[in-house]
Amino acid sequence: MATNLLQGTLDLLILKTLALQELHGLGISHRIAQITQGTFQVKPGSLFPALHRMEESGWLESYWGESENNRRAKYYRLTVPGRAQLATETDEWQRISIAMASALEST
Amino acid sequence: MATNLLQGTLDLLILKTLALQELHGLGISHRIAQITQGTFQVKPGSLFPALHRMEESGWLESYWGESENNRRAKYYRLTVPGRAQLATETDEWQRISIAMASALEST
DNA sequence: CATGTTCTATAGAATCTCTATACGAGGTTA
DNA sequence: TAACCTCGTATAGAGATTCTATAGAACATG
Repeated sequence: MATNLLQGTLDLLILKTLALQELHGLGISHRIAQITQGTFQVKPGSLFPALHRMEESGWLESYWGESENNRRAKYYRLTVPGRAQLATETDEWQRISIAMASALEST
Repeated sequence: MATNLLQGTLDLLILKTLALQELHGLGISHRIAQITQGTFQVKPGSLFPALHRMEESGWLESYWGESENNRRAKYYRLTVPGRAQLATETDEWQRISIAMASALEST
């Protein structure tokens, strides 16, 4: 099933997604499924609280617009602190990833 | 600082550590720091609840023994279901790790 | 015996993510 | 216009994990 995220990876995925392109909420969710090849499927109940939290933190900013399907949609964009946060969390992920690989290989 | 884990990785690290060697609580913690090259430093307040939870789940079993320093210490050992769990969680980690790498590389 | 170290343990708070549900707006079809 | 579906946002409530802080017992050492 693998639909569940590791706690802490959601923010990084959202930051990365928005670094590539401004998107509205559900658009972010679709894009995450795409760039992780379906491994992560972010549900609305996880996504929106995360977006609000991250906007609160100043990493994102939002504006109302219109979606491809002519619906009212809130678009999100990375701020400058958001880009810095992306860099920080990417580094941290690399460190963790290397450490885990090293641990799992040990005999 | 990097002392904080991603939620969900602690169980895997404990399982892996005990697959190599039976150890008591603090011994596990030291060994995790070792095999992750200091990246993860598991504090008692995280470790003991995790050990109790995992024993409850049947992945570990424990017995009282004596530590290298002549202290009363509770040793933990992997059960058969524990080994299966280690395999499962290792696979899951690989999948997640690959998906994240793919996401972080996308442009 | 006073102090420090080792080892286990718990309470309480904080943080995330999930399930489930709701609601509004636009489009489609009968 | 009614019924219905889809898109998009939103929140409540639950569940799980980890952290900080604290405690206490046992042993060692000066």
